[in-house]
Amino acid sequence: MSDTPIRLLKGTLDVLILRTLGWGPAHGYAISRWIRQSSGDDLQIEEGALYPALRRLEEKGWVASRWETSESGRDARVYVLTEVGRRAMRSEVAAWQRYVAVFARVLDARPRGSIA
Amino acid sequence: MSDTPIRLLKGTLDVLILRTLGWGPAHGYAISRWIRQSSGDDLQIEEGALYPALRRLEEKGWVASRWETSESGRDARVYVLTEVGRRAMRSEVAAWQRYVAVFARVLDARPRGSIA
DNA sequence: GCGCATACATAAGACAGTTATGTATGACGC
DNA sequence: GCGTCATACATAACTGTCTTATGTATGCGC
Repeated sequence: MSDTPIRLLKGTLDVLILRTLGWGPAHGYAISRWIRQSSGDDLQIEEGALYPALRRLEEKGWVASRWETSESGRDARVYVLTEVGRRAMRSEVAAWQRYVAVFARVLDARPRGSIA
Repeated sequence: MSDTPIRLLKGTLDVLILRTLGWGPAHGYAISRWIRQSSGDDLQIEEGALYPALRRLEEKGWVASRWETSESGRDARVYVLTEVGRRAMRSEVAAWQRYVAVFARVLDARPRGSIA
């Protein structure tokens, strides 16, 4: 879709991960792939952002992880949303939508007269 | 509108300032007040974020500033959008809207089958 | 065997917020 | 005149989350 990859705004990655894990357990690489694909290749999640983010979410108790070996014999750390995490996902998505709405208010507002 | 003030996402303040200055020259305090009011009191711009941001924008050549004394006798540094700044405003607003759209794609995407 | 996609991890650095603090003046009530 | 509030600017210290760079290792196809 895009020419230059979009840079993530700081603080916006967690909600993407939570939403992704809301569809079911996944390992890091699969989360990254899903975000990239579902964004139409506009968002590329760097590993340096992804893995620390997953750690943070685990420390908060929003996700849990376990090592698993796939049928093909590859090891991967699989993440699952906890119950708390599922609630957090809903509230984080709502918070994002509020943020977008507030921004729209400011960007669409028209002053009567001068600002200053 | 809200109980707890919304925390600004890093990297999102500049476009608010640019959009505000797009309505005409204003000093820092007035910019802050306009953003707060037009957001319905949801966004409170901290001085510690505002003034460094205005410096950055000036260094980029997107705004210019001059000291002025109002009729009431108060000094204030008044900022104006440059021509480059006006183009930047449009492109930054568009970039924000693209970001919102990309996010919506990910948040609304539904997998067929499992992610992993 | 080689290259590529897969899979994880972490260190160093940048950047832009928050928090706290400081200065100073005008307006208003008492 | 004095206290208090809104106005107006500024900066230092801190924090968190991203980018960039680097490293390890394995499965699969050719």
